[in-house]
Amino acid sequence: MTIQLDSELADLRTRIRHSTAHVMADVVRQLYPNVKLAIGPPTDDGFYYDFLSDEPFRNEDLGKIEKGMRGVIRRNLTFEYREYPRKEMLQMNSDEPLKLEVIEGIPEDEAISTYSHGDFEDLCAGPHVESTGKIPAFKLLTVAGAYWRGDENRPMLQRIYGTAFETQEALDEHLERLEEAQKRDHRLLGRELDLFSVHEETGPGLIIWHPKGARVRGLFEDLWRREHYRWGYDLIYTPHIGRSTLWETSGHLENFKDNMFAAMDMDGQDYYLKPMNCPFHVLYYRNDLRSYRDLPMRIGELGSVYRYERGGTLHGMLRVRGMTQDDAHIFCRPDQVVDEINGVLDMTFHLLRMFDFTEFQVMLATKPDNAVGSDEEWDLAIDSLRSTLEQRGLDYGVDEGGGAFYGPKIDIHIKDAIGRMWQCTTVQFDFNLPRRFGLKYIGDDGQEHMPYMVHRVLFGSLERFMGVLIEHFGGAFPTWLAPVQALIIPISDRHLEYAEQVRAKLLAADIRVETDARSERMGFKIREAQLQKVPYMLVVGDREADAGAVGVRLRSGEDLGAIQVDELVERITSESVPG
RNA sequence: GCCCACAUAGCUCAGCAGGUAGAGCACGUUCUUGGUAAGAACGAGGUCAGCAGUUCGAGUCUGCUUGUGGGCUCCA
Repeated sequence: MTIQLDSELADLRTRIRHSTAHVMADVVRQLYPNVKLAIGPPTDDGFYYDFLSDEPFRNEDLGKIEKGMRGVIRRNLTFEYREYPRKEMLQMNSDEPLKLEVIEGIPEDEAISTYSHGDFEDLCAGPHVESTGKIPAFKLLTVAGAYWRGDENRPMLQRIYGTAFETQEALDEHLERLEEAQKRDHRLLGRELDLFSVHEETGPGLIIWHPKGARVRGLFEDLWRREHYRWGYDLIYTPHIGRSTLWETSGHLENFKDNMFAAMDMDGQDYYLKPMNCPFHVLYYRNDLRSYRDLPMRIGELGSVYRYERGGTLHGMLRVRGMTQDDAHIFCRPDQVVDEINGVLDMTFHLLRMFDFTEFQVMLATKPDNAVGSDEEWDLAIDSLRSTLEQRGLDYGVDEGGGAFYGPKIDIHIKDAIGRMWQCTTVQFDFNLPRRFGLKYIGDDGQEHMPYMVHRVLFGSLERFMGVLIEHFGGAFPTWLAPVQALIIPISDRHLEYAEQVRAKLLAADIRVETDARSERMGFKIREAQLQKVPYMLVVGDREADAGAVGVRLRSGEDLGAIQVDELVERITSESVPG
């Protein structure tokens, strides 16, 4: 029943948005007659329309366009459907080069149709609402550039984004969600909570973790190490640079060079900053003769890598050039690979749930254009990944051509508190490196065999994971992750001594505690602690000092009153367990 | 990398039409010792992102560079 309603609503929104896109194109054409039309589809959150225009739109133009759109909506023009013979359609659009290209892409046996309202007629399969008056609420949001057909070698078009809803309330709600997302922006919170910074002097995409951010990172790093030992991994450390010969052998210079920082020439040898950890892990594997009895070998490392990402793609902590991956490589026998992938998936869900992520989207990425390895190998690897997913009964999507150059992969996207998806985990099959490095193990038949290799990261990179965590929790980290768990707030200077006693007790219990010893009013200190989203505010004054207690206020605003220090230690300690 | 926009004090932002900088918060000093979201006074802080150019004169106009934001493409 609900599902039915949901899909009906989704369908209605699609029609409203698609119709709004038409109305927008209509008005844009009236205002800017030289503009050529591209396409204008609805999206998950709204719609856009792409235009080929000599002059770019400005944000200031949006008001004018919106105004024109309101006029069209008020006139309540009917959307009319028509079909045309291909030839006539091409003729009608002789002045619209991009439309012609779209028409030529429509299969011969398919009907070619338009929807029109008033004087505006647009190539379109629909569906639409009945008339422009059935667009209850819309708003234009931003202008942006977008490549025609998403191809960076083709002209850059001007895109206008907007959204539309079935009611004004639903639109307002959506706009509020956008505002809420802005408040949670990790770049904003990163500054406000003093977690990290980026500097022009260091270069873009390079993060400086401040003490509080480092504290949080340390907490999930500790958890990560503990869990990896528990799940049968061994951890190693490897260098940040390696000789060109290493990257030649691995194939990175051949297939990944565009993403690597330029070579450093030392003593006539080229060294490269590592963009991945795998070659080093492979060298560790190859350091000894391995037996089938040694497998699987799970080798992990919090490895810092550097990748030259294109300037326009960088974004706070979520897309950077220097990152630490929670990397691991599993070397195993062919008969172990399904179990190993299963184990990785188990561990992933286990770990991510500890961070309050409960919804996931799984993608299977297949062979890309620049792939190494034969079709047979790829098919085999993809099949083993697919059957693993299917045996687990996981819903998954397929990202055709989205695999790494060395093998197919499973990506897991996690859904944060306000419904956005982030790719963190990736499990990648690799039949490139074992061959290139000549990896082997001695089987129970006494013969040499080539091991299978699986790359995987769970958090992805610590930078991105941190960014996602900040946004997921809106900066209000759960007690176990909070950089400062408790802030002692002495009411006046004469309570500093008692505050120090309390602090010492909490510190002794490994509680992350600080004292606000400034001679400010309590209200002021509480306000700041509140803005810093500290889980526990501990007010100490005469009453508390006399009673050996602290006045506990939570960041929710709840006042727990006086609590004995020992009791509080117990409470915070019990909340300090991960998950 | 591409399209558009933006760059003024540590942060958030004013700065009218070119005439050589301003607020709030933060910071420092002093006063205040206050019971659950901002006590007061005073003070210090800026080569207006950088480099060229136009002009008698540039924070303001132009160009380039760097960085940032929204997208596209790409990705952990």
